[in-house]
Amino acid sequence: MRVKEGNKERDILEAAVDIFARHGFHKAKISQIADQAGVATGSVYLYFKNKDDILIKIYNTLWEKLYSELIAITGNEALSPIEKVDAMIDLIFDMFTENPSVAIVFVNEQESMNRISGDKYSLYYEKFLDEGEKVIKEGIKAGFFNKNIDLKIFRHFIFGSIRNLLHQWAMTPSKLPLSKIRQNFKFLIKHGIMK
Amino acid sequence: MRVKEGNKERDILEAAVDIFARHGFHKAKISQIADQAGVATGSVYLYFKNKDDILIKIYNTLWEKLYSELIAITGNEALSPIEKVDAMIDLIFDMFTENPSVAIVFVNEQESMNRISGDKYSLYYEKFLDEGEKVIKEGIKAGFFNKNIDLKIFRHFIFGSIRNLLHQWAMTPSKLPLSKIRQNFKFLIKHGIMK
Amino acid sequence: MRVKEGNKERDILEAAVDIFARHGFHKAKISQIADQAGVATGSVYLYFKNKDDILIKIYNTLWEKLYSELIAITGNEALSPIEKVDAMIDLIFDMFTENPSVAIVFVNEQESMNRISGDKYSLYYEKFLDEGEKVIKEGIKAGFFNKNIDLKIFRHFIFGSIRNLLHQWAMTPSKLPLSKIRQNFKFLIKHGIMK
Amino acid sequence: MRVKEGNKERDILEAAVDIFARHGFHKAKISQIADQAGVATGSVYLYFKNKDDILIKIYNTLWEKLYSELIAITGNEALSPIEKVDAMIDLIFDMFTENPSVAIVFVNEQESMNRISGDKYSLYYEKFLDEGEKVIKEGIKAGFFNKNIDLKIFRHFIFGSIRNLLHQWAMTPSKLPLSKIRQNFKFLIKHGIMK
DNA sequence: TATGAATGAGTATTCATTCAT
DNA sequence: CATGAATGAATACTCATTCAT
Repeated sequence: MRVKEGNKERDILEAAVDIFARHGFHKAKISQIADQAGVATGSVYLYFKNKDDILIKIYNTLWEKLYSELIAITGNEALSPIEKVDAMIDLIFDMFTENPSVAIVFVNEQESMNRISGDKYSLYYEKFLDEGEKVIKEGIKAGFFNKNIDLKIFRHFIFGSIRNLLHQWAMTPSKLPLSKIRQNFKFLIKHGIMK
Repeated sequence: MRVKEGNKERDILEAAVDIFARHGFHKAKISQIADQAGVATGSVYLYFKNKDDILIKIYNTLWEKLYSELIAITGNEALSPIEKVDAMIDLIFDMFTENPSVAIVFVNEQESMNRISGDKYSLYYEKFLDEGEKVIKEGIKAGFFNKNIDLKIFRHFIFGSIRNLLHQWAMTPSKLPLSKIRQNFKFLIKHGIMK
Repeated sequence: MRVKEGNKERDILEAAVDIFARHGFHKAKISQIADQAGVATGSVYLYFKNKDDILIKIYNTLWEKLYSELIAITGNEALSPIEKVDAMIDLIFDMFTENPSVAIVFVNEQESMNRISGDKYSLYYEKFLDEGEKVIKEGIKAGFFNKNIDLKIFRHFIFGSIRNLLHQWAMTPSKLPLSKIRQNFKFLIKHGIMK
Repeated sequence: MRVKEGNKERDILEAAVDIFARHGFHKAKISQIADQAGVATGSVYLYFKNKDDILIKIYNTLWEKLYSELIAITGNEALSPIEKVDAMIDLIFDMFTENPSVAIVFVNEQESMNRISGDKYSLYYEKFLDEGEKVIKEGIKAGFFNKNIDLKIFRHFIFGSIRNLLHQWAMTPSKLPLSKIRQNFKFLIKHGIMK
């Protein structure tokens, strides 16, 4: 029999990330993705149930990777809560620095994902957020962070701001250097605007 | 000259906001909007160049209103920069409290807007942001706010977080009371998470 | 507004009958039907819900016409049951003689119809069969026909044979003259093969 | 030489009859047939040229069997023409009673067969019909049957009726007991409806 | 202005068939 | 003989937009 050569699933996924980033999920054509992945159109459907499924797998892959790196951080007892928050932010910024196309898909197709999977896209995304919450909770308990902060609200606060900043950066990377964004972001999260 | 009885343009706009909020821009059908507005399908094209144009006008209307209210605040010399920031935040929260459908369109169709109009959707949106920036700049000069803050970055920071929080609220208004979101939001913007 | 000119629904129906007869329902393409009907592809969907719906309407139209002509015969008290059976057979033979394409669709796409509408394709088809049954029942009561005949079985017996004969004729009209088929058919129905 | 253990061709054929009967020829998938037959998809093409070929072989097998049994009847000089007709009818009814799936394929996929193979599907089908014709011809010569009957027409008459009756029975076997259908059928063929 | 019938471009998905092993 | 991964052609249906009235 004809045996699987290479890793077609990964090829398709990579092509899809690129095409989705450049043209958006809606305008992306399966045939175009297949072309770029070097497979036949029909082969896409050997690895993915449908177009939606491709986007879902992109998100899953992303958050699984982020989550696995996150627990390495949160499990590190040598770090203070403040250092953990710093490391978490770095984690996200690094991920998207290394994969700008993934960043673009992440920020742009949020709404597509919501429509596809009813607003909880990924097990690992949820786990990531939960793990992040734990860090804040610890920090509050340890007296580093303000106890008035509602964790659910903070979660959406931080993710909204980070997503929007990465969006702006991904659109025109030259205008806003990521290092400056990262530094300002960390400062604002920690201290807000007031002196 | 015959005076128009109703205001069809406004009727269409209102119908569009409602339909966009309920079904999303992509799935919304012109014929459905026309129906709900009580006009013929073709008539939509007497008032709007195309479907995109409807969304653009929704954003313009929104930001024009917000901008006009903003300058009333920023022009009020009795207010301190801190009070002005508070008032700005209230302005946005109040607007979306009063028009939840507009809020939903605003948060969900950001990406549609980006694709439609490059990435600056509205003159008044820009003016709103610029005016907001001025407030922060004043506050820095007057020594209220931290001088290390990059204004462009702060702009995206605050808008990302506010949009995401409103999104979550719009999805399930019962879970997160807007008053609590507003209070936490103001606190985080001003002081961050650290004690 | 642009006003309906001609009768597009009828044009499409006629084109569909022709295309279905020549290529079969499955291989027929909507665009081809639209072409031949002189309308745009999309216009087909103004008049028909989908491809299946076209076939359904062909059957409905056929049987509605046949039924309305049948009741004229069955209601005629001057005719004996034997004459009525003769007239019924003539009715069907005449209909298909005048519309050979309809005959071909009727005989060939029976199975398509079954799959589409769960084996009862048309109100009027049922009514036609019921009315036909009444004639036989009368004939039995009046002592013309054999009382051992099961009406449901006879119904399928006669329709199967007539359909198959028309099929053969429609395929190669030259080989079997319809007049001869009709004459033999009437004889067999009435007397069977035995002397 | 390695002797084949099972008989894959027969396995595939049996699986195909079942699948065709349950889902229809068009909707039947080769992969599904292969699955049920316990072979790989590609192996189907070692035994059959293509999907059509499977249906053709089903018909051939059916009619070859029927033909071989028919000549045993027609060659039996102890039987009168009337008894031979009775036996022929029994032959068909028995075959389909024993193989309801084959019956369903036979009645439902007639049109598929026509499109596939012109309109003469099987050598043995033709031979069967020819042999049947001979019986009628003998019967006419011997004075049992009416001499006005056109043999070609009778052939299509009887096959149409028998196919339709079996179709109805196959759809809802409980409604019409086959024994009653068989009895009525024989009567109608022999004597028609008139007393 | 207003209408709404008409248009026709655009695309995800299936599945019979092939072929490298 | 056997496999099953890979292929890629083929098509119904939607809906933003137009235009004859």
